[in-house]
Amino acid sequence: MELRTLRYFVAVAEELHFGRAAARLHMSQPPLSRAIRGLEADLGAVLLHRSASGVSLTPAGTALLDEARALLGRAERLRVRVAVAAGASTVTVGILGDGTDRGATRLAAVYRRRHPDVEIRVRETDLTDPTCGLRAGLVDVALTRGPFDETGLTVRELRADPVGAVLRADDPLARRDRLSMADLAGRRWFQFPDGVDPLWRSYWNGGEPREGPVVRAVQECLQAVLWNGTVGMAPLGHTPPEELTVVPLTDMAPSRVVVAWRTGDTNPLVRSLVRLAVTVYRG
Amino acid sequence: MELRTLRYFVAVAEELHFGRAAARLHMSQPPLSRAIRGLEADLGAVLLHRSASGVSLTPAGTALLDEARALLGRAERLRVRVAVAAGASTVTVGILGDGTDRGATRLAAVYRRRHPDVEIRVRETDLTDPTCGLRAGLVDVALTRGPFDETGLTVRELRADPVGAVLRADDPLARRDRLSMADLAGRRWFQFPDGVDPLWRSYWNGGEPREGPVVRAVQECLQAVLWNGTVGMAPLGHTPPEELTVVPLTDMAPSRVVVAWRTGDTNPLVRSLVRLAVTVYRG
DNA sequence: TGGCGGCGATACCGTGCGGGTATCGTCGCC
DNA sequence: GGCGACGATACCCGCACGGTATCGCCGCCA
Repeated sequence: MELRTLRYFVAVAEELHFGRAAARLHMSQPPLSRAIRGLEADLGAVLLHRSASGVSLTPAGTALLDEARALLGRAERLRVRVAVAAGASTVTVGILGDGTDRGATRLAAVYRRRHPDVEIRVRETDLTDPTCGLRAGLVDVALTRGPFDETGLTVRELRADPVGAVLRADDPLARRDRLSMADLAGRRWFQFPDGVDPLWRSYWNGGEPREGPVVRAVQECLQAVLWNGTVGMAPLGHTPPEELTVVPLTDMAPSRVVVAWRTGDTNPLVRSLVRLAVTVYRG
Repeated sequence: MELRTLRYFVAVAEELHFGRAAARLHMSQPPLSRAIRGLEADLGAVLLHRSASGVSLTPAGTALLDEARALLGRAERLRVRVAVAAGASTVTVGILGDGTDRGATRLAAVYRRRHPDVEIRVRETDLTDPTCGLRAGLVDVALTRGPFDETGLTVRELRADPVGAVLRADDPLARRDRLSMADLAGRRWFQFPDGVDPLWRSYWNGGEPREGPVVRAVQECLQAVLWNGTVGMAPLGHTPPEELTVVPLTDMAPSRVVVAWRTGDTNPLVRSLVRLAVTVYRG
């Protein structure tokens, strides 16, 4: 029994489905099945009922789920305690000021309560740098959106938001309940300044170069649409101002909400924050 | 970071010596060094100061020792909880009635306090079966003495007691402060009955066949010496009755106090009891 | 001061285990 | 009865963990 095995079990017990649990663990299903069987042998108890109608927990499995969660939580706290004792006691989180995500503040609150001796700083950035200054070292963890150039960074997906076209309410297309990119051909789009991440620019342009006003932040995007009659894309799920509408786009890949950090960053505070992010966004 | 790694660290941190820690972990020193270095890299903190004058803990190491002990304790409890939830809630301990060992009762008390929902039964046996009925399944764990035939069993040493010759106080040899086997040549020794473990018989005979009265328990041994003028061996460390003396024997291997269980026994209660035994006897 | 011994680090090697892909067995369910 | 979903099994590969041999460094003592 190792911590890794327990993480496996928790995933299976929460998903009640080997395939989904394997996907969540970024591995394939057979080794996961084996690992759980091994755990059962090790503990000398049947943890799961496997039937055609699905997977369910035995009493022993229920007990283990409870205990394993507690143990893994303590293991995480251990990492942070050691890091604090070693002197590294602050971590800086970058959040993208896209106005759609309330998860970041919840995460910060949960982290503060769990690790009171760690100072957590939050730095909000505008839309011109989806990495929130991660590469430059301005932040240690970025809660942001894809897509962007990921070289040197490690990225974990937290959520995927479908995107829609942002239109003036009086736009002829604004009454449609969905649109495709073809409907928007030839329209002006708001632009990010030169020099920002090409993947990011291209995505929010709908995949092709466009003409339009340059913007740096959410409010500017909205103003650009209002004043100039341009269009743009935004994740669904937040309510736009009254004069604007967001119409779902059927043929655009969803925008991924991700947590990112520098690949190889050894700071355990970073890792613990990332893990907490994943669980907070999942639950 | 895995539980195994943390066990390694605890061993090193307690011994403050890589070689001794490796011995305690039944492994060689180089992989242990590597594992600790890996742990330091993983946690991003220096845990130990290595100098020619020895190994010492850094603040981070101190914090980790504390947290790791707690975590490993919880892991052990987890195993027991799961076993109990799975229905296996009693464990039987055999103790050898040799009258010298108070550790067994202390162990049972500690175990009961730590795992109140486990019923622990104690079964004391006489000197004719050093395995306390382990092979026959009468007990799950034996707290006993070596040497005995270990096939099918796994044995872990807890302590090693030097042995002495048991003599009547008026015996000419009783005034000596140490003896060798040669001094006792030709003397009658108390005997264990036919059929008991040959290794065990031979050891307590001092390695060669002897004549003498047959005994089955400690009191019978003592009476045999008192009444018949025979001699025998006993571990040092307990005070004999007034009329008897125990004189250290210089050329006999010490008697090992051991904990034993059936090899491959999957009962986690057994494993947890064994681990607790090792720590209780060490501390 | 130079030889020696103790001890942790390093180099190198082999094996077992944890990961992968391909496929099977066995249920429900149209 | 065929099919699809899903967990189990078979088989393979690479790496990490454990081993032995040796080094480097420091302290100690003659």
